[in-house]
Amino acid sequence: MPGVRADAARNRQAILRATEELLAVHGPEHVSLDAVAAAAGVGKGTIFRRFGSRTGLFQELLAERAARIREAVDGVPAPLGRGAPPRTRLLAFLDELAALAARNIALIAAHEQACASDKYDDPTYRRWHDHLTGLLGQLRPDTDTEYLAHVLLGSFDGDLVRQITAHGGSTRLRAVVHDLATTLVPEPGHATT
Amino acid sequence: MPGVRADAARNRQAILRATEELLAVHGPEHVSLDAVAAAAGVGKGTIFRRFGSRTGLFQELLAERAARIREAVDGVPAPLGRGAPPRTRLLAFLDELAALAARNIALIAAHEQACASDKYDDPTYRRWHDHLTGLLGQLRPDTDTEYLAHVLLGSFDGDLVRQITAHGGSTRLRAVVHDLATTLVPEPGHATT
DNA sequence: TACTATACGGACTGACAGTCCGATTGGGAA
DNA sequence: TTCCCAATCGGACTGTCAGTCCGTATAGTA
Repeated sequence: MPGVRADAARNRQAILRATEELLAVHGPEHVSLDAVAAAAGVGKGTIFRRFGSRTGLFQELLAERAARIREAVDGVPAPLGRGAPPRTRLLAFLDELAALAARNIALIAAHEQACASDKYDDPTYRRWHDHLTGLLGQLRPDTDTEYLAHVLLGSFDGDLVRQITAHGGSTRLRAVVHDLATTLVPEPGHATT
Repeated sequence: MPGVRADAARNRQAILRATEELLAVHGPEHVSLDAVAAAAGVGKGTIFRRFGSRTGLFQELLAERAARIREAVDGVPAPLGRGAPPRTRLLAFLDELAALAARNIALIAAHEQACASDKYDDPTYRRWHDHLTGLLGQLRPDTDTEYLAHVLLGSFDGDLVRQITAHGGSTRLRAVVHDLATTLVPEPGHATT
């Protein structure tokens, strides 16, 4: 990172950490940027200079948490990477997302609220949606893949994740997502070429 | 409605109509209660006395729009009522919801935003979810019907409806919901694997 | 007409996202 | 090591909005 001052980088991290901490302690609803600034030991202006807006802050936090999955998907190794067959990739990808969502309920909820009614403009969401649409195009070319991808991602809606994991934990969420996916994308041999 | 004063009833209607109008004109995001009060020719206090909160206002508006469907579902006549077989009822119900959603995108979006992170506490949503869960219990007793019902209702998320109807109108939404439903609930006779 | 429970309205409060600008400081140049 | 300034900081300030409060007005009744 040439040209990035040390204090800028330090504050950036402090803000992200503080946000995570406040999310964990208070509900996702009750994290104001004033509170984040105070907790990070930083002025409010700094948050806006770094992240642009409340929305930007939560988008970056989500992107950070999703980075590992992104790299695996962009790489080659199975089951997530380009080296695996589409159905395997799809199931593995959804499973990763389910685990991620279960682990980060508060962040998901806050992110959703912050992106309110622009959900589809979020870079991370778009990436996920594009990936799913691509895979579905290979597996179910007969359907409206764009729509199907949105519905599948709907499985990771904050409220839904909270509801499902409340009774059954992440295990139930992963199982239930897997069931849905296998219903929508039948085993190879039974259907599409 | 015994004991309800005439001015109270009149104002109630004025507020609901003003809200609809502002929703239609400005985006769902940009309807403040001050604006509603002004448009309805009413004090702000009156809105809160009648509806309790912003959330309550939009919940009642949605309930009003959904009343026709509710009555049909609670009644007997096919295809929505108890007189029809479950699969017919399910498909007809989802089709009605799709039509309703397409017709009321702005309201759906505003309602979602107002209920933010308490979506599942909304009486209308609960009613829909209970109904779907019941039908799915008859059709797919092998699955997590509660989850499946939420996913199906996810099809009427404001952003998704906007995205889908933007290219293809309500026709596309209805078709796509129908496809999804028939995939999840196979025709009788073919049964589950 | 008089009377009172009910409803009205809009000023007021508190919270919060986002802006602005004078004060501060990191880090390269001399 | 010292100097300097562009990059960065902080927090006071603004505008907006949901929700509250209470003095005033009125519908409906006797």
